[in-house]
Amino acid sequence: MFQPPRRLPPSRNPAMGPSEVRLSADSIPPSSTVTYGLPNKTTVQFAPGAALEKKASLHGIGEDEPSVNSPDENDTSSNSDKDTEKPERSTIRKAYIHARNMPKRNDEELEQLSKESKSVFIPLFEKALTASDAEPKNGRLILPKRCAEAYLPKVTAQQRVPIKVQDTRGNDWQFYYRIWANSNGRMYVLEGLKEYVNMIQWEAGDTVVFYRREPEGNLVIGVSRAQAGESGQKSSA
DNA sequence: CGTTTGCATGGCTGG
DNA sequence: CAGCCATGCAAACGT
Repeated sequence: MFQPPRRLPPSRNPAMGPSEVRLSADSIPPSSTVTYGLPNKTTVQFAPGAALEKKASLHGIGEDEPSVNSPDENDTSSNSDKDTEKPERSTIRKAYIHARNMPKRNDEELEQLSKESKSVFIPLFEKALTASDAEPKNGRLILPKRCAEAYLPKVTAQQRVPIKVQDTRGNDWQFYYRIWANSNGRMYVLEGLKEYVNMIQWEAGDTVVFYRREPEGNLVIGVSRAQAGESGQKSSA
């Protein structure tokens, strides 16, 4: 029922392949390829240290970041009354990523992939996995609000936006991004991770990191195992 | 009956 | 005090 992960060609695919995914969903206007994060391709090599220093501008959502959202997708106004979206879509989007979600891990697999390919991977954000996130049975990942709003496409409460995500091993996955209506706002969820979780076997306390691959603009997911001294919850008995 | 999906509640943190 | 987010649960489905 679910397509198995496909190995990507060892090299690059600069041009959109036949089955290339444009993270755009049916709701996202084909105006342009949806890009995750920065619009201007900063030539940021995968340098954990360097990235850390200039993370502020790297994730510069506070700059002129149009984010991944469509120019001004506001079809949500249909029935979302409590949609407290900020009207500042053409201006500065003050979506500051919480320090906790600032990418700071080093991913060996990603480095490997980075070397083998000609792509550049820009760390976007990370999150320490909770028990719920890690649970393979759930196959869903709760995304920090600001991260989701900053780097993922705009989605309404009724939509399930298919998101093509590549893992650090070169596999392609089809995830789904959606919002859970909540009494006190909403929650951002990435679904369809079951297979991925089964394969990667992450645990609560591990950290999942999202990157943007350039120049393709694809989302890349990686996992950093929890280490001693990490501040995170682990369910290890 | 086992799973899956979506939601509501409560704890906790930040402002 | 407001809001984010972790988790538990019930309805809806599938086998």
